[in-house]
Amino acid sequence: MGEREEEPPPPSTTSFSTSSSSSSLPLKLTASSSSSSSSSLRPTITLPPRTSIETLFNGGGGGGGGNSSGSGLGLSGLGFSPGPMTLVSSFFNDNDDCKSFSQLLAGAMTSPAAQRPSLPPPMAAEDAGGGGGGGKDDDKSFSGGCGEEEFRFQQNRPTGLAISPSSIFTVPPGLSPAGFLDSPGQGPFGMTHQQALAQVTAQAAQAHTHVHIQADYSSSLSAAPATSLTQLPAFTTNTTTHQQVPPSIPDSGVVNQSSDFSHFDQRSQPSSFAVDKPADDGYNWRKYGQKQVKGSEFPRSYYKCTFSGCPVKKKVERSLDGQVTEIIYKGQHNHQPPQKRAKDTGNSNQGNPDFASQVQSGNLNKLKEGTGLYLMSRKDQESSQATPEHLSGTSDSEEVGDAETGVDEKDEDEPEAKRQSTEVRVSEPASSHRTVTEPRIIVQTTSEVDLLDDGYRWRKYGQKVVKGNPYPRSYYKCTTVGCNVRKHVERASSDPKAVITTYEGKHNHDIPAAKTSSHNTANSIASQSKPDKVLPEKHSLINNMGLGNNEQQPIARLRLKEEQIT
DNA sequence: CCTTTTTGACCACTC
DNA sequence: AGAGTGGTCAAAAAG
Repeated sequence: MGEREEEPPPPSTTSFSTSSSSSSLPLKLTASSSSSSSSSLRPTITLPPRTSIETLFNGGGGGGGGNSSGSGLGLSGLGFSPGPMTLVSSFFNDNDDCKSFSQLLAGAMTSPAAQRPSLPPPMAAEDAGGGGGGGKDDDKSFSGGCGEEEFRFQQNRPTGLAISPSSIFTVPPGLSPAGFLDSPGQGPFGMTHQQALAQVTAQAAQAHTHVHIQADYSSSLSAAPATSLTQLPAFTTNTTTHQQVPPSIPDSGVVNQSSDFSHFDQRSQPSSFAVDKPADDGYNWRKYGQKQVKGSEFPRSYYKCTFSGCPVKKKVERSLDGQVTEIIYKGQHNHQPPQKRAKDTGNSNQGNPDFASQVQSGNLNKLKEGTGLYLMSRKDQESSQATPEHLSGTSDSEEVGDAETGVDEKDEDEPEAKRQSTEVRVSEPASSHRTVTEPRIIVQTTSEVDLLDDGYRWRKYGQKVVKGNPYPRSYYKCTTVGCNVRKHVERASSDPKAVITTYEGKHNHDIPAAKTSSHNTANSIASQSKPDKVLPEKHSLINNMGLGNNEQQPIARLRLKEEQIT
């Protein structure tokens, strides 16, 4: 066991992000499907490194429950409103930069601005199906319905109060950003990408919060059954704001963060996480194995749902410091999440479940109100919580419906095969350790021009009309000698205003001083500015020009990864 | 004493 | 067929 390994293969990811200047809590949800299991598609949610979370939420403790540790994150509002650069940096540093979903939420909640009406319908409960209970315990994620889905939640950085509403979805390699946006079809989370995007952006805009969500899911997103929630562990009693214990993120909700988030002093933040135990996702888990997995730097722990007869399992990878780097849910819960006691959540009653449900439902508001932030990334089951899915637009998760109704609406629609195969993965990349290779799509409010201006110099070398998209994609190369970074810029077919920028490779140089520009800069910077952190892979940025008109408003970033497994 | 975690070993699958 | 890897089992240990 024990060997560490290298970074996981870089899945391509697309992220949608909208960022507004003002706030910035970036949460990342990534749903990615990893190739690991063969036929299954796996949406994954990646949580950003704990670091951020931890720092943000130092708090209370934890929880503990059962097998998994519950970690709730409460985000108290910190207020910080990063400038564009900040946002960017935070965003793009995958690990560091990206804030966890919970963090983002927290930020949103805390920040006044954040308090806004709940997410748009799509995000809302409808999709979610009612969230069920949220996960509580260990994991951040909830497994949802399909057999194997993985949801990853990455939490990157907690930011302060101010959240820039940007959500990043990372789309697995299989998905093209364009498709993501364009396709009317549903995304892994059950809602269409557009819907998801719209929701996210809308929320972000309204809330001014910055949510960064990364979701990875396999290409066949549609099938992604499970949903997962991740919550940030919150626990601290103290605090300030409202902290609630989130349902739980896989282990750690805690995240260490490192970086960034500039302004945000994580330490100051109230919440704390349990390191060892997986985040509380509302379910009780029993650990039955641990192993060092090749290809992963960190040991993987295997958990089973303790509910009798429940086939759900989850795999949690943690870094040495206890941060959860990845959570994978497999199977669907055939029961609702056990009620949890306040202690877990930190606050009251319901703790996580509510959180999860809220999140799923898209009621960020509630979350805010309630307390702190939660990250939800649940995948499987329960989903109810499946927030991520909804966000991402994928759907599939049976679990989502399960939580409350026990039945997954979407499941019916989708082929079982997919469902079963799907796994939800929630992961938090260790901030420092991992580099993100996934392409991101960020939805921004900036103009297309701005997109192009990300601080680097680009030379257009091609243009192509992509199937399904009336608008051509343009191809650019970084003009810096020796730098092989390329980016593709396209408009979403569905929304001409939305621009998807996909970055490939990472810059081996700094941003040319001359160029720094406003809005976009931030975005691009985020993705690219930190070469170190930035994975060599592809990053996609989607800018939604419509949102902000030139103003960059923080929006949530959703990051979805899709991996297709065949 | 019960529950949960740890950990080495075993089994299955893939290349 | 063998090696490598992932997943699970189950005894032992810990709480």
